[in-house]
Amino acid sequence: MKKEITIYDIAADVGLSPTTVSRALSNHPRVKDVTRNKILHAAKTLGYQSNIFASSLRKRKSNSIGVIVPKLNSAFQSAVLAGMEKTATQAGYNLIISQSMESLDKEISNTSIMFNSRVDGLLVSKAGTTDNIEHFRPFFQKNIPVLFFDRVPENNHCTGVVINNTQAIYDATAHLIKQGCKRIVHVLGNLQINVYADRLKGYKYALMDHGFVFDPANIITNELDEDSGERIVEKITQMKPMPDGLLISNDTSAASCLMALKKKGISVPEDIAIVGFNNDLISRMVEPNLSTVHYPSYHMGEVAMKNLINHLDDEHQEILQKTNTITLRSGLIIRESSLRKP
Amino acid sequence: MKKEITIYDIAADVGLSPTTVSRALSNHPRVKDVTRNKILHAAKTLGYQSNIFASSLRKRKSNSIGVIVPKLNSAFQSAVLAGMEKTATQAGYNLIISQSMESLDKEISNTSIMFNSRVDGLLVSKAGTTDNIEHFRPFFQKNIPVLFFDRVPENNHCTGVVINNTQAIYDATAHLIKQGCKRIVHVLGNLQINVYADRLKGYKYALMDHGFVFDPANIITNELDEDSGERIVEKITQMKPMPDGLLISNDTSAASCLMALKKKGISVPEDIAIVGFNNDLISRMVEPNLSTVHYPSYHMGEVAMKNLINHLDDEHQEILQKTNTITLRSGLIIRESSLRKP
DNA sequence: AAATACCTTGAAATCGGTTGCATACTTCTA
DNA sequence: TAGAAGTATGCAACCGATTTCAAGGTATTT
Repeated sequence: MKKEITIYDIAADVGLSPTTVSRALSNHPRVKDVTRNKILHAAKTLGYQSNIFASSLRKRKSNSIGVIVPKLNSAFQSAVLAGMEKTATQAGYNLIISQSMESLDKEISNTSIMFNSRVDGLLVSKAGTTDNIEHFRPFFQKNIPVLFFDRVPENNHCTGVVINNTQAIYDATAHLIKQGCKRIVHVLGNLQINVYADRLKGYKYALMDHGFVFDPANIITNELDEDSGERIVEKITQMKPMPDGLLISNDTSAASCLMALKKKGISVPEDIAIVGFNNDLISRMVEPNLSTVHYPSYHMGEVAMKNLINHLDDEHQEILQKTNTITLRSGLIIRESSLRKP
Repeated sequence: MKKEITIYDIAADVGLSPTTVSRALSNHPRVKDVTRNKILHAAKTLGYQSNIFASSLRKRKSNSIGVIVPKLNSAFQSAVLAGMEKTATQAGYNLIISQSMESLDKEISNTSIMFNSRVDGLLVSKAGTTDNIEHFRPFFQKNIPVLFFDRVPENNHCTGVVINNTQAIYDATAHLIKQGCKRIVHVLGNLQINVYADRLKGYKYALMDHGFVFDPANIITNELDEDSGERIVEKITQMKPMPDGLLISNDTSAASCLMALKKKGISVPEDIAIVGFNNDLISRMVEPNLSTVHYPSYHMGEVAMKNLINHLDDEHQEILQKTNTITLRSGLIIRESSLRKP
């Protein structure tokens, strides 16, 4: 193993102390310009590479941010991560990413790994089964900022970046009602997750405000994956009378339903109007194009990261810490799948 | 700032030396069971957290793997990353992820950051404009394994994990010919990238083997994004005679073309047969379903990561280093978009 | 009982950068 | 020109875990 070049080698080379070399390399103002240049030059010549372990050890700072998502393999999450990466890199932070696979156990284990990796901050979108945030306690105790996005815990005293899910589905429901739908079925995921619980509220409120009665039979909770369409359509077709509106909590599932409906000869939007969620690529590619709710995923990544990093820079993090929720703008996008000609 | 608990505190607590504590905590066999338990218990009681900086500094090992992808925000990449994450986590490695945004400059900068972060190994899928691998030299010099996947450099002396792009497109082309296509247009991305260069070969070989003459006019290089369809179809419809087969190097673009064709009243597969690439979700959701080439993305992530980690564990890494290319199985999936009834 | 082998533990040096405090050297002011 | 104020540099003590070498202790063998 070749020997590493250290600041001591540089110091010896230029005839100065390691202290000065360290200062010069980290742009400390109290070093003469001539000296700094001499040191920088020597560093380059010798092929010096700073040892972040030593630096982190001394500074007690890793310069990296941890991110825990339920699943990497999703259009939404990868857009969020793209936004996070951009922002983190700009600010000089590394991104350590892991996925909880929707499992609380794995989330706990990931959290612990992140903690031991001494990330300077943590960004989390909860796993579906996570019903408490005990496992983040080590972070809270050490005052390491934890920020949630999209899926945030219930009684949180951490900042969360979200959209207004209630409003989004309220609008979508109202839209379907305006299109003449009388029996609207809402398909969503695990109701332990705030995202879906909030949407359910929006659905109920909208019904109420428009003089409809909420019927629990019109709620379907389901995996919202690629194969969910068959299962959902199966249920729907057995309802009597059959629903004429479908509000599905993600576009993949909505597209899947669309296919299953077509296969059964049920036409969209005439027999059933459909609204999806997320404004994924797929919503623009299926036929008819899916009405959906625009979710600012990339932007959410940027905002969450920027906010976390501000917490780090700011001395008064406790103050920011106790702030609230950042709500991003989302919005209903109306396309053919829910548009009935008058 | 509360004081950190160190192995010295534990040592003092149980009346042993830091050496023994260190050994006990890292499961060194030469510690009596009784002693080990006493130490483990004390560690838990005191709330000890190992300091990886100190550990990494001493061991010269970060226990993390760097990954550089062109874009995080892609169905293919996120599947690859999911596979990598799973494998890395299982093996006890962290994942540091960054994106080059298809820019050589950013790839260089990311590489340098990864190097300074002292990742134990690096996984890279090249940016489109990357035409040399000079910037990885620091890794080569320090004998830190670098492994490429999907997009690998030309004259590489690193292991690469790929699929047989030539064969894949050969098969797709042969399939279209068998379906009666006479004028097949091939749409692909930047030909500097091995992936597309290889596919072009496959296309040419297949034409040749079936008695067709290759015509450069039938090659379209294009961004393969969501909006590419309009542009591509525009070009196609101006060709005389119009092509009757379309081979598009990713499903997003293929789906986009499909939509644009429909809008023009050109029917698929009757007027033009289409084959996409990747077997993305979208290929199964558009109408008609897209024929495509299955790309084992998740699996590629697993294999690439597993291989890299093996390099790390193995003492004889130079030997492995000089091995070759790992080719994963891909395969043509025939669906309606290219299936002409006899 | 003495010699040998094995098991368990410890002292001290190391990994390399940072920083509080001290000192030497300039420059400016009265 | 003495003294004050400011600037540039250095000393040495960290930050904590790991590891080499050595030593003390126990068990086994002859």
